[in-house]
Amino acid sequence: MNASRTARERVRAELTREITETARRHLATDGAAGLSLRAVAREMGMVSSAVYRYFPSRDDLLTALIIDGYNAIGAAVEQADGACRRDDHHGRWLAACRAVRDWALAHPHEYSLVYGSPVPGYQAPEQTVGPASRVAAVLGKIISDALASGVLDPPALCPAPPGSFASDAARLRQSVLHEVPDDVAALALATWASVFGLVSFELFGQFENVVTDRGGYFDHAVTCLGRVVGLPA
Amino acid sequence: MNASRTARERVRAELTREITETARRHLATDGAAGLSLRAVAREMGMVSSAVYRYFPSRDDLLTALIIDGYNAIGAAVEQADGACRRDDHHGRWLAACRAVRDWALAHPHEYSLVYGSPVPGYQAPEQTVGPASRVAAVLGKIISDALASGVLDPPALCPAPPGSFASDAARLRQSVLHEVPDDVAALALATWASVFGLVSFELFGQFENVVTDRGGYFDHAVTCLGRVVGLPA
DNA sequence: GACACACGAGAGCAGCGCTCTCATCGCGTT
DNA sequence: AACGCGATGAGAGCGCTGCTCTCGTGTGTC
Repeated sequence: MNASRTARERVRAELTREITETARRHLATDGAAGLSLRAVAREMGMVSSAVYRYFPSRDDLLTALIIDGYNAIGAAVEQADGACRRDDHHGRWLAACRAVRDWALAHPHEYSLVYGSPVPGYQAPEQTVGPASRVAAVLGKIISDALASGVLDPPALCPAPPGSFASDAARLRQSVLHEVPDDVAALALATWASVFGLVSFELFGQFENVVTDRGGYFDHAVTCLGRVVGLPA
Repeated sequence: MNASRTARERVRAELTREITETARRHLATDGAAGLSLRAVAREMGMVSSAVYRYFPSRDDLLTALIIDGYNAIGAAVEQADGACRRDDHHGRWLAACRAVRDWALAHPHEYSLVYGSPVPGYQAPEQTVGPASRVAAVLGKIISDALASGVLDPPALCPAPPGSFASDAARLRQSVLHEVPDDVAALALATWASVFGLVSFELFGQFENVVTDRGGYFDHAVTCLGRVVGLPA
């Protein structure tokens, strides 16, 4: 029967979900390297070897958590963007960037796992690319929406991007940066990296004894970054 | 005797240095979490407990490696900057940024240790702040040199930084950003974070399937970032 | 020469990821 | 309805880790 088969698979999915949830709680408190498969099993009343029926290795468990993390921050950014009026491009940009920062501050270990150093010996598998692009998609959409509305006004301050970037820009136009010309696409990409650079620097301690009002400074900095790609202030 | 005492301390310093060098080699191949104090001891023909005479814990060994890393990337950036004509501000900026990227690509695990996620449970101690500021000092010096030469020309595209940033800017002026006004200091800080955001994104795989010619794009992006703070292109 | 201290070796503890074997139990097939 | 396969969980065990403790030995000091 199909029903009974799904029933068995349902209990399996349930346990898999419970393992990842327990693991995420441990991740939140102890960090990625402190995540112990045995501790997760212990808390669930299982023996460690039983967990291996669900995740072939600790790295696979981490992969699941990475995908969760990408989806969580992606959802947070999408929701922040969605709460703004569609034509308030600066408001959307600021809200999306703030959502990145807020989520990172609320989930530092998950942020580290996702946007920090890759775990040693661990290579991000293909499955992560989809969820990974959700944040970038939101930021890109804001820019292309502004362009479509005719309010995107990038200041002319850079030389043209290198010719090697043309194919990259074309690829980006097919996904999130519709109609965006090469030079703006190059700036958008750099801005995207810059936002996460700001968040990472704050989270990883580089702004210690440098920036006092981190929230206020972040708002200012991302507003400037928005201006760089041409979003109205 | 003072000589014998220094002799004893010399052999201790020598062994300490040898341990950190062995550890750094292991770090380069296996990454931070794969760094095993026992493996280091084994390679040196010592027993693991002997290493604890020199480093009270694995984290202290990591701290030494972090300081080494900060100094290494700092020296690389200083040298790259020093090889340029003093009044070629754009050349210095590009060379310094390239040095950051080149060093990161050449020493990915050390870069991860220093600018990636902080190792779990590990809190960067005070000793790291000095070496940590070397790269920032070079970048800041280029900007303040350009200002002193009268060639710094920041485009007016941002609102004023928040009032809470004034004290931060004043502190920055006392160290590396001499005479730099608040708004430019805020931009310089964001630019600094952005450069590392670009490098981290490339190193940690976010540019996978996005940017093809990473070196060419990086040059373009940091040139734009230099323009944002007012460096001539 | 006597004392103190630094040092290295070794054993040992608890924890880890992971593998293997074995008993059990549910489900589909004959 | 009985059989049998496969999924599951328990348990033992391997080699590794960080770290602690004790015990000789050697070195430098008074």
